[in-house]
Amino acid sequence: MNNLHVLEKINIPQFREDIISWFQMEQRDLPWRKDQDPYKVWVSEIMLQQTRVDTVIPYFNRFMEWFPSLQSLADADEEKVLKAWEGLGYYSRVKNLQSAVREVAQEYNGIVPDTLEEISKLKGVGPYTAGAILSIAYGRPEPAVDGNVMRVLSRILLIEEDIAKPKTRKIFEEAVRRLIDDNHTSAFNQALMELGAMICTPGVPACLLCPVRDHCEAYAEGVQSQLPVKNLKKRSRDVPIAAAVITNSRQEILIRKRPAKGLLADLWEFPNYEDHASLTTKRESFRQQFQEQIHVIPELGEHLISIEHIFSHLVWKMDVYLGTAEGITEDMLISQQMKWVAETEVEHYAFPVSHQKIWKAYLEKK
DNA sequence: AATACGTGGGC
DNA sequence: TGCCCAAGTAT
Repeated sequence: MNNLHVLEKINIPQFREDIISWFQMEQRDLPWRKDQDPYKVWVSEIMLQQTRVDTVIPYFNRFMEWFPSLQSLADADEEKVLKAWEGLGYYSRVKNLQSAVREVAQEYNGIVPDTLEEISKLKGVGPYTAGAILSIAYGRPEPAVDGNVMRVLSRILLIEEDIAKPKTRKIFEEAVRRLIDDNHTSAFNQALMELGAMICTPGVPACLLCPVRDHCEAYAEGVQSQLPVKNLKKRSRDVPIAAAVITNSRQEILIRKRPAKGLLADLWEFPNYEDHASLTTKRESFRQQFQEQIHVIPELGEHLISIEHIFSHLVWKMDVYLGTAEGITEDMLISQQMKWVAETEVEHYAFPVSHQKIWKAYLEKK
């Protein structure tokens, strides 16, 4: 509504030409920009959610080696898919992706749907991803509003709504609908994002290099560094964890599969439990706690390492010990979703980064 | 609407 | 060190 009054001032055809020609000249050479294969666009967009380009590149390349086609991903072993995502974070993304890819293989004959209604039904495909795939792979004039687009347009159009609020995205979608070049939807949407990544950055943007500086209301008023407005209030809580690398007489390592839902779903880890005891008490009660909570009674060895791992919403403060255990029955392993694996096999399982640190410490200790 | 959901990099 | 950020989605 009133938020978009600046739109009236914009010379829209000129704006389109300026930002699109800049993009065509300056865009980065990225592996998912080699063609418009909807499958590749899809995978890249999922990987790029809340994740930097530089981080994604090696993951994307390896993913395409392992799963070169939509059908190959649909057919792939779930453990291998999770391993391909190991270290990328937000692991539900890849579980949803494979689930959705299987849906496409089955219900759409392997063709990624090209309508907003159908593509939006796929797991893990929200408003942004739907618009990105439709505009980049299919040339549909749909907005693809991510954090970059909100930052760029908040400045150009002097929009002061809090971009942390869910409903704010709709304002920007409306702006894009009015601005988008119907004949160059892919370049236009990507140009908005590329500009946000390369020029119109958070903090102090590089306005002197900006191809659409002359269209920018925030620049005209000198308030670009104060936009976008974003009010976040999230505090993380500390979670004390006691963990152990437990071996048996055959030098095998005890690992456990995490639950299918929630934090780090379906990843593997070393046995551990939440422990609020003090550090000194902890070591003494460790054996009993393990028996009660993991149903394993290890002989406690020395302290291996202390690790602090920071998530976006909580902090694990882990104390890791060495331990040995014998006589664990098959029933116990199954009920606890645990298994013994040879040292050389550990690397074949997908672990969260926090537990990769444990394994690294264990190997260095030996 | 507010919160859960990962990780690594920049300053 | 600590806080913010990065091509969001599900509930």
